Amino acid sequence: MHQLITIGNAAKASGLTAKMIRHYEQSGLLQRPARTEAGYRLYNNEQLNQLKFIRQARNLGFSLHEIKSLLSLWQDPERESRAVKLMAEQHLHEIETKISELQHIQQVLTELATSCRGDSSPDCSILQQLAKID
Amino acid sequence: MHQLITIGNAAKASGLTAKMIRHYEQSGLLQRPARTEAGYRLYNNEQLNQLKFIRQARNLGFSLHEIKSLLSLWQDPERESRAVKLMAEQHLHEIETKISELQHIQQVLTELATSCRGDSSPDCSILQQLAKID
DNA sequence: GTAAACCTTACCACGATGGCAAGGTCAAGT
DNA sequence: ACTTGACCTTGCCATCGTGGTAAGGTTTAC
Repeated sequence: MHQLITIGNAAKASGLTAKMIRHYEQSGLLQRPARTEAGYRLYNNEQLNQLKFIRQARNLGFSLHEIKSLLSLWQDPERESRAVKLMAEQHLHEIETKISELQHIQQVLTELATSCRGDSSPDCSILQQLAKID
Repeated sequence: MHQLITIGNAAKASGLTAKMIRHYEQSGLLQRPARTEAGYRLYNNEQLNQLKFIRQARNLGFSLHEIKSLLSLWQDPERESRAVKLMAEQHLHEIETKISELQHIQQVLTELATSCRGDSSPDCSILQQLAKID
C-alpha cells in the first residue's frame, strides 16, 4: 500500500490545511516528503498518520514545539512512557492555570455586567470600576 | 496639579511597560502626549489615569481594539451604559467559550494522563490515543 | 486545446509583547 | 567641567500559529 497522495488530499484526509502542512515541514516537525518530477509533495501512509497525530495533538492545545517532542517519542521504540506522561501532565497543568485565570476574569466580568444597569443613561459602574485608581 | 511625568515613571505608576505605552500610542489608543524639547514624552494626570484604565481592561482580557472602544465610551458624556454593558457581556461570552474549550481539553488530558502508566516501558496509551485513526 | 483545479515559492498580515541596537539627554558624583 | 549611569528616542526583528495573496508552473477533465 505505498499509496502516495498530494498535499491537498493529505490536507483533506488529516483535517489540516495544505498551508499548515508546509509550515510543519518548515518547522521541522515533518521530514521532507518525496516529490514528483514537477516538485509536488507526495505523502505516504506513514506520513499521513503523522499528520493526523499532529492534528490530534494540536486539538489538545500542544504547541508545535511540544508536538515535535511527542512525535520523536512516538517514533522512538526505546522511549519511556514516563516521558510522555510528564509532557501530558505539564500541559495539563498549564491548561488548568489558564482555566483558573479565565474563571477569575469570568467572575469579575459577571459582577461588572450585573452591576451596570445597561440603559440609556451614561452612568456605568463598569467604567467606574475600570477607572478606579485602587 | 499639572504634574508631568516621563514614560518610565508613567510605566511604573500604571503597571505597564514603556514599550507597551508607546505601542498603545502607536495603535491609536492614546493621543500623542506632550514632549520636552529633547523629545521625551510627558504624561499628565489624566493620561496616567487612561493608562491605568487600559491596564485594568487588559487584565480582564479585553483586546486593544475593544479597549479603544471602552476608552471612547469612558470619555463620552453622551454614552449609553447599554453600550458598555453589551461589550462586557460579549467579552464574557467569549471568555466562557474559551473556558469550555479548555475544560474539554482538561478532561481529555486528565483521562490520557491517568491511563498512561508512566514507567520505563515504551507502552503508552497517550501516544496510542493520539495515533488513533478515528 | 483550453479551462479548472491543483501545485510551487515568497512575501505580508494579525495581536500583544519582548528584545536589541545605535544614538541622544539628564542628573549625580568626582 | 567631566564622566558615568540611568533614562529617553526610533527602528527593526522575533515570537506563535494561521491566513491571505501573488505570480507562476502542472495536471486533469472535457
